[in-house]
Amino acid sequence: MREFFDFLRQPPLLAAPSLLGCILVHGEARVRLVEVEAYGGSEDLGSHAARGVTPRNQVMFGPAGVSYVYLNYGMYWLMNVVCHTEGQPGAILLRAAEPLAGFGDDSHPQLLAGPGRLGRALGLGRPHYGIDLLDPNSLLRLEPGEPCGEVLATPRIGLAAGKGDELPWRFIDRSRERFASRRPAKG
DNA sequence: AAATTGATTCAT
DNA sequence: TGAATCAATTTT
Repeated sequence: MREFFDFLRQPPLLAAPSLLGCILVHGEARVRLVEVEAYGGSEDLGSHAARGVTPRNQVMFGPAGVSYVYLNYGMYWLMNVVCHTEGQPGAILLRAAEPLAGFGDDSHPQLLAGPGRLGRALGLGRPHYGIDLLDPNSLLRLEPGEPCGEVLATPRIGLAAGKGDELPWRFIDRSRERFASRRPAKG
């Protein structure tokens, strides 16, 4: 089962699209990943790991398949899946998902459309930092899903000019685009 | 377009 | 010890 996620040991650019269609489980909640972004190391100025290891980003330098959860803008817990090999930082930001089970009547297409919404709806927080997502016994874990179809690659959201804002490192499962976060402010 | 919100980080 | 930063959302 763990072998299924061997693709996470690749660089983030290769690992990220393979995560689309996989299932994220937290207790009773089950969601299918439909939108992710790849973040690299020192070569990626938009990455938390661009300036070396810190207490916050240290798990990005560790083994693949571990959760990297952090607080953004003082209110949103954002979740990443660590990828790449040990010592080579890499992470995949989970930006949107399709609710499958565990949300009762709150389940609607936009419930998990955006990394902040996803973290909030799943009840993520500091305790979820550094969890082995490939361990079937983990409360928070990944499970294989159906491979998704056509993948849409677009620029990442929220990065300043010159920090990799033009790189098409955001990947969306086109067949489930209605669950993805809305496009960057423009129209 | 602006307010919200607080941990992390970098500079004193 | 303090100011600037920030992978976002909601409300105007």
